[in-house]
Amino acid sequence: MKSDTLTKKATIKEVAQHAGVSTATVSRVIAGGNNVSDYLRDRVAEAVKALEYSPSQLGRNLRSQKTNLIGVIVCDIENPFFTNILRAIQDILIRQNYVLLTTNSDEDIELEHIHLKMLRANRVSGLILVPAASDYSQYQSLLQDMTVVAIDRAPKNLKTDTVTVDNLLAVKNATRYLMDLGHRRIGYLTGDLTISTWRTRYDGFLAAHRETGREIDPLLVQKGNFTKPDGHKAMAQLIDLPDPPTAVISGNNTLTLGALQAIHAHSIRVPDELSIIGFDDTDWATSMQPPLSVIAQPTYEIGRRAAELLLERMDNPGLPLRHIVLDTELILRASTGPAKIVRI
Amino acid sequence: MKSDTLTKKATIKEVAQHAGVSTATVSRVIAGGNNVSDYLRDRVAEAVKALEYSPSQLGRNLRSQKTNLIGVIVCDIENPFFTNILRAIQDILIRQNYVLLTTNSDEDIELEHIHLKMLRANRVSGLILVPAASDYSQYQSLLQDMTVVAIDRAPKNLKTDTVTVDNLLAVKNATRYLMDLGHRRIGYLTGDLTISTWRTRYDGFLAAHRETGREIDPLLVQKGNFTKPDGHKAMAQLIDLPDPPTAVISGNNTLTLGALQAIHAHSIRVPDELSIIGFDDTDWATSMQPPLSVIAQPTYEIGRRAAELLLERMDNPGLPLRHIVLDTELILRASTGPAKIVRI
DNA sequence: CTGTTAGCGCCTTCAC
DNA sequence: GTGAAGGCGCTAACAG
Repeated sequence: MKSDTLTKKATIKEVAQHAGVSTATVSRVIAGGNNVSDYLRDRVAEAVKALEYSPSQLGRNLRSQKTNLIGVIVCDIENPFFTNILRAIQDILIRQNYVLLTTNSDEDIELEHIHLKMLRANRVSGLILVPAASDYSQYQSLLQDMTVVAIDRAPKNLKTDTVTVDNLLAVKNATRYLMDLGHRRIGYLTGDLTISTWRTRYDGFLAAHRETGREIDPLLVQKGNFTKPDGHKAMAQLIDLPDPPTAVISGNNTLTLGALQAIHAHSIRVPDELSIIGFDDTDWATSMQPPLSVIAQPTYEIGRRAAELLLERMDNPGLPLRHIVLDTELILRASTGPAKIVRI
Repeated sequence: MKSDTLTKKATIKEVAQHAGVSTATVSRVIAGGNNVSDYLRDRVAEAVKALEYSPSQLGRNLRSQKTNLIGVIVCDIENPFFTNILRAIQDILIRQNYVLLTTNSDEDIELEHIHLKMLRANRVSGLILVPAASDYSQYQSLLQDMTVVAIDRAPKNLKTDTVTVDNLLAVKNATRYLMDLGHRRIGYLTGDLTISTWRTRYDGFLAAHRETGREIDPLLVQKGNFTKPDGHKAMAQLIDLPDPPTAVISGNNTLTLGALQAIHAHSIRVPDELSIIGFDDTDWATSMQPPLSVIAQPTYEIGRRAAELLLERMDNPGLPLRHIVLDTELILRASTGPAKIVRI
């Protein structure tokens, strides 16, 4: 049944035979060492070419007791926030000859667990993880012999290097900006508050009110899930309020898309009737009418730093834990009206 | 320097010793065969648990001369079209214990070549490829001993199973829909016409004009690259025309975002002054004001079918080549105004 | 400078 | 029903 032209990949042994040398010599040539005579080096090079030899990472990995595999678990591979991070991670690691085993946990703890075990079985040298669980005490033994960098979130009992963003300050500043614009009733859209990122962002919202001595009308805070339909529903509820908000902050880009649906469906004029600040400076933020003011996260930088932390720790496991917190940026566009005050 | 609590992963040998049996017996128990006495089975199970043993895929892969690795090369990991496909591929393959080696070619032929070689070195069992090159005659030998399924595009000299979409019909129907609406000057935004997908879509645009006996004003066709800024520039050019189009079709979702920027920047009213049909039913299409009419591709289905084709061929290399062409759907929303005629 | 040897973790004959 | 042995592809240690 097999195609009879199917050529098996050449092995080091075949190359050695073809060149009339030992496998050790081939290995040395491949390694680029200068401990081989020019004559043999040439012969080996020829054989490599003739046989289209490419060393098997399998053999190498087994032999060296480490792999060129890096696992990446994201919680939503369709979210542009994570794909930009993914690109950065790959940009860095591919240069070091690492290959990415990417998996999507879909925010599902059990799926994450399965992926964790699969990556472990594949003996990945390192793991960059967007934690789906909010407590990792159960996973200690699974993770203890892996080099892990957590990004975006900092769950309990996950003792790893982390790269996150100053979410509290981000939302606090955004909220205060809206307050300075004169808004007294500011809506807030959030996902599950047991996940650290959501929690911290919401804390920023609280902090802005606390600092300015204002009360939060609980009706203005929509806590729910984090899909687009959730955002739509949440925003619709705010709009239907007897005393609706004049501004709203959305806790992530997916909720923002849902919220915009509701806003348009109700023919609310932005920013005249409602100002809106979204999270993440996605591709589409500037293609909206009006263009969307957003809290921008340094996505590429998050991925880059995570990859670097990982490389460093794989190199030197004794390093103390490092927790990198990057700054966000409040990008003001027309969805919050003309900028009145520039906060520092 | 190493953490002294670092526990190495247990090997089959250690499990065998712990249980007082041979490695063969452990292997048999792991394989779930019923050729082991209950007594020994239990002992092995205990040892596995005690040592937290998880068989090394490395050893398995080397021994079995095949891996549980599937390569995926996409040309833009940040494009939602591809990430939805990616999700589908993973959903299917993870169930069969395969793991995905995902890489991003960034539409760069040389990068694609590098990734191809890396995946080959890692002895992936199969490859799902969004081809970046338009001709694969150079790559024959690299690919000949790999099981490959190409998706989205069908470049020259790539003799593999393919999963594509009926792009010609898609754009032809969309164009004719606009014609039926009364539009006489229809703009078209496209990327590099040497890539089969772009070419075929454009052919659909041509076909609609040919079939209806109309000429195309070359000024209305913007050929360029495929980034968002490209879309912006292209659309701006159309708008600045002495006799601008009253409708426009955008060849992919990235161009659409750029086009919308230009449309808003020039305060063009959609659909009153300009109708627009985008490509791909992305998340944001329904969050626009007005919601965007689009040519929707069955993204998840593309990924699913590709994964299935791959599994089938890995199982049975002798299968004849299969070329799956899926249908698109013209989804009418407000950006093309009220639907006047429903085409079949 | 070069070859021989051993072994990484696993599974699969082959004996018993 | 069980164990011993060999070998998948590779490289490092050791001889020469």
